[in-house]
Amino acid sequence: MMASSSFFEDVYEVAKLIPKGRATSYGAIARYLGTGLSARMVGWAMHAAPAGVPAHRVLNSQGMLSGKHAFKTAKTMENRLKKEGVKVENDKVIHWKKVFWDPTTELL
DNA sequence: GGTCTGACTAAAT
DNA sequence: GATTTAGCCAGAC
Repeated sequence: MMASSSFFEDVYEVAKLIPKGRATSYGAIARYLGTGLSARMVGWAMHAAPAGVPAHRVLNSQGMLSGKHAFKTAKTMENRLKKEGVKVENDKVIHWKKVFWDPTTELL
């Protein structure tokens, strides 16, 4: 690990590690990176996420598509998640606890 | 180099 | 139980 020049790259790598049909929260990634409570940084980094980073699999603690607006269209994120097998309703992930992927636990 | 802001989170009210 | 406040860190101006 640690081939990261910037905090952003760390976030991107973790995001890429998210298995299909799963999703995680900004805070979970933040803690995994050691940034602790700075979940904002993760969200911000994801906003600047380049192509190849499944930012649509990263949601907030409630499993809500907070940053959907950062995509081409507000439905891009939702449609992609549905395509991956994640049920999305009212901009929120259904069975969030089931699709929740914690890097500190799964990727440990 | 100080200030502001941001796809957040959790605790307090 | 829903809304508000405070905390956190890193980048842009």
